[in-house]
Amino acid sequence: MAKSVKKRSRAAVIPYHHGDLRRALIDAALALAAEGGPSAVSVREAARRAGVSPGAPFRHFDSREALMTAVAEEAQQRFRAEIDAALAGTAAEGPLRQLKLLGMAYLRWAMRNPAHFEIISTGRWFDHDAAVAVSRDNADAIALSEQLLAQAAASGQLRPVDLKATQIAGRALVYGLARMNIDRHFPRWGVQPEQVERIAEQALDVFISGIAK
Amino acid sequence: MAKSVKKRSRAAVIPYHHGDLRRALIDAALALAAEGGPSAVSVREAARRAGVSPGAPFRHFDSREALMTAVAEEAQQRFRAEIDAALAGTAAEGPLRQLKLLGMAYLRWAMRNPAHFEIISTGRWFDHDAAVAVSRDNADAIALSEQLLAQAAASGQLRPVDLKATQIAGRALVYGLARMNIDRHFPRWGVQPEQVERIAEQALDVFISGIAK
DNA sequence: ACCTGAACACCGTTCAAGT
DNA sequence: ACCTGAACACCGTTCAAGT
Repeated sequence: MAKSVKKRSRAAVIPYHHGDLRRALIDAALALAAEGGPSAVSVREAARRAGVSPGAPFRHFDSREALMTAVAEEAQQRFRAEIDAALAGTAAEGPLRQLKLLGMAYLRWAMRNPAHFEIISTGRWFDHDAAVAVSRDNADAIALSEQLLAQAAASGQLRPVDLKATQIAGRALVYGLARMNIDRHFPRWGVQPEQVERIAEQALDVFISGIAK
Repeated sequence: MAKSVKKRSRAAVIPYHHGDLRRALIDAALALAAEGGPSAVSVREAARRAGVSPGAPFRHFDSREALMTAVAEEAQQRFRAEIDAALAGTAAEGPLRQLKLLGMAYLRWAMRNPAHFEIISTGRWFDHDAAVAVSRDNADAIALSEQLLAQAAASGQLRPVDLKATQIAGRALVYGLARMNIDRHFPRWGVQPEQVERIAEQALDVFISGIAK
């Protein structure tokens, strides 16, 4: 056996250099978050799962916050992919229908990935200024909802509403629904886990019908 | 000098028994939360501020979670007092007006006490089952919004909407606005701190106008 | 270049001993 | 009864030393 390798259970060979420790730490952190929420992510436990010593992660991330920032970037990429896929080729269906599809894709991913959604939404968990992709996607989403609302208004599909307040209200609605799920409010409202996505969609319908002419 | 007292700065006399350590710890925890958010609350720092040793709090609270539960009960009491005051004597103004007053009182307190609001809303910060007053107030608030909505429907003030979905949408809207504030979303939406309460009220108006006939 | 392992300053929590 | 102070098992982070 070469000097530079160690034995492990089931004879797996672990070289001194991990190979892609950065990637392994991000994956471990994503798994820890999914299992116990964002606060369950610890640098030491991620290191343990990657099979390295407690100090090793700091060669790749300056701090726990830097690891969380990388996790947020990864989660944001998955979130955006789902939303882009849901909107692809729907331009002809009209702005109000697209707003509903946007809201539904947002809610669907948030409901199925609560811990990852919490990380990218909360801002306390990572350094927002360092997470360029998260900020960019956020700005894109804001611009998109603004355009769709403006299109709906221009084509006479809306009741007379304040567009800015309507845009904020729409975002507050979907973010509130996603947060109620994360913060375990739905049982108190008599909504069972398997009904959450359906009731959220109905709530979105109530809102869109309310602003539509 | 008596044996049972110690000297401190400015000659304050600190007896061996604190007097009301439980109260002092809750106040310290509320202050820590207000300064740095719920995660900034530590048992050791609360003990330090109360002038006692690290182990002393555990005579009054079984765990950090038990301290947070007491903090949540205190915050909930203040929150409820503000809402009750806002609704006192408004029955004659009609259910939709009362819903708006309820929403505005909720938002006003949440916006001005973000960390305390976060503690009572998040559920991860304390033991919900042990916080009887929080659960009771929550159930009361849910029942109240349900009654007001039912009254509005019965007196023909609503467009044909699904009452349950409307109730959830209304709560998601106000909770989402409160959360956007806590999670620092408003700057991204071009809303400055001093505009937050006004835009939140406008968003509430958009929603209520949308469900009203 | 990358990782180990010991160290340090925190934190929650326990417990014998003091008042 | 209530509090101290030392202890233990964690965690984030650093750094000399190893490969």
